[in-house]
Amino acid sequence: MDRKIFYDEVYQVVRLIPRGRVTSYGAIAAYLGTKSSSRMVGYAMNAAHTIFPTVPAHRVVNRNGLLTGKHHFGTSDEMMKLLNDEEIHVLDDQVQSFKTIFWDPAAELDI
DNA sequence: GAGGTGACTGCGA
DNA sequence: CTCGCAGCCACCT
Repeated sequence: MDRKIFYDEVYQVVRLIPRGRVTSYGAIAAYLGTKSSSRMVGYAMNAAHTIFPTVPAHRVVNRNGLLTGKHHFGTSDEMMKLLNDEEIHVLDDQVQSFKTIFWDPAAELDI
């Protein structure tokens, strides 16, 4: 059905995340109207590295700002490294000032 | 075809 | 405060 579109939507939203900002799987799911299926967002990210262009999946964390999917980047350091490169400070897999740099697509894109 | 798994979340105890 | 459980749905075995 529209499964592929859902994936594509997820990738598009993730690519729209401004540098130095992060969002959550649930926020993306809610933005796409499938807030109950936040797991699918994470699953879509699982295939993010197989598509082109690259999706900045490191800007997507769980609702607590925890890097739950860091291991899917190949190495756990990779995600932290990418985040640090964007001046996003991570301590013990926890994004610092997560609440401040949080980027809500539903609000920013105003849909 | 059926069962198990998971990069999540919200709510109840 | 922490811990457990149910709902969600695509993918893999």
